[in-house]
Amino acid sequence: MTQISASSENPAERRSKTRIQKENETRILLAALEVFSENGFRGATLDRIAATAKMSKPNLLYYFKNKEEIHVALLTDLLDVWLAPLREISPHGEPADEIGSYIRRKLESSRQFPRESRLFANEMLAGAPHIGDFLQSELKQLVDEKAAIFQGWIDEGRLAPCDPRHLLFAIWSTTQHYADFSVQVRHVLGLQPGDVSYYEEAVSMLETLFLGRLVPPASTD
Amino acid sequence: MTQISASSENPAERRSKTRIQKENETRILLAALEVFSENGFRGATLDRIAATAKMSKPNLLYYFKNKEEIHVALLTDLLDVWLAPLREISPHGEPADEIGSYIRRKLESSRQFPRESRLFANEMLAGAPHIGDFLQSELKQLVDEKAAIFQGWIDEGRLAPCDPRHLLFAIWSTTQHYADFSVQVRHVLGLQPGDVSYYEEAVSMLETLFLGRLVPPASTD
DNA sequence: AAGAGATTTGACCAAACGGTAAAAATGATA
DNA sequence: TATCATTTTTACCGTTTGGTCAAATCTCTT
Repeated sequence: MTQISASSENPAERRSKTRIQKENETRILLAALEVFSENGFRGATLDRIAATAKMSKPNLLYYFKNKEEIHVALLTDLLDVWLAPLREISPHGEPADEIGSYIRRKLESSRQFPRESRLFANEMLAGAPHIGDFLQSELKQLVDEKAAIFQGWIDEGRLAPCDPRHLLFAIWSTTQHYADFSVQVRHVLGLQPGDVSYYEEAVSMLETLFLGRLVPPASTD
Repeated sequence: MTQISASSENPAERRSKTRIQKENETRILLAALEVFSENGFRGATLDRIAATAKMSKPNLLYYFKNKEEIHVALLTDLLDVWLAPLREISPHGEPADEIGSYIRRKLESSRQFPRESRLFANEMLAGAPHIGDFLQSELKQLVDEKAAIFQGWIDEGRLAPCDPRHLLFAIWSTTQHYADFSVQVRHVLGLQPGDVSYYEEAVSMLETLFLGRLVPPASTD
């Protein structure tokens, strides 16, 4: 009798994953992240991903049925990483604390996951063909929610009057810039390719910028 | 990949250009801007550029000898546009005026040339293979020069203490974000594809952010 | 109107591309 | 160790890609 296995054709979707399966999927996704984040979806090739993963192309396609499936897998993982820092913003904290720690979380995310950030940036530049729905629904909803918190603080005079959603844009852009444009940052600062020492200066700059006086002096009533 | 340089084989570089030549080069560069800015260098294809320019591929290659030459032509034009707003910063004006008008110039540039901005962003994400030299020499030099102006203002107490070069990074990222991530901006704000009405809110936000209190109240002595 | 030069096109090429089929090799298990 | 499922490889396919070539057409000048 033949063993009944999970319905899907792809080994990645069987009941339980083999050791080899887990290892290889990790290797592939890591290699794909490298290639997609540098060249975008269209600019990436399966040959390059396979070469980076030190694996033959057919073997790679044994684990993911096509190029797009790899890309989708990466983006799916990415979106959680992307949203996590935003989710943590609480209406109960002090505006300066909440915004300050959000900036630090985003900067830390940029430093730890620069390729993920560039993958996201590439998807945006291409017009978000794969995650347009996510932007319109999940992200928009979360932004509206957090913007309401900011608006509350503004109404209470604890935050300078501004458009909360544009404040978020400003935080996103300044923090992600250090991952997405790291080449430019390094060249302008005269640093070596691998050097990411500028992140400390970045924290300082962004705290000055966003907290220096954007948030009025705390009034403990 | 080769850095920007001028070569000498195609009709584009003969003594004087024909009417047809000028027209077609413009058409090609416009089409190429569209395609390169969306998909990056590797993701763009000559077929798509030719189709967008409503021209046969061999005809396109009659004007530019290969894919790279088109890309280089675009980048060369771009760099002037990119630097122009920065060049205008003067040591003689008031910090608030200079920074404020720089932000407005950069935002205006984002609104007028979003594809150029995305072209630049794509080149950065790919690791700046074509304009690495520019970043290290011309841009770095100009940044150092303008950073010195900022530092002067800081020393005089006319600008909050901060790293001037990171202040520039913050201005670049926030302003370019509206071109590079316009899809995200529109989706989050719930706007239609073509709508760029958010630029007015952007000016307001960024002036609040950078001038609200980053620059101390003017002391007219 | 004719000739010369500029422009355009269709036919083509080799390499790279995304992907498939089937056999061979390996691993797990009894 | 025999067996069976899993994994890997070899050989391949059709399409797309960057680019060439020579012939055909068009444009401008005289």
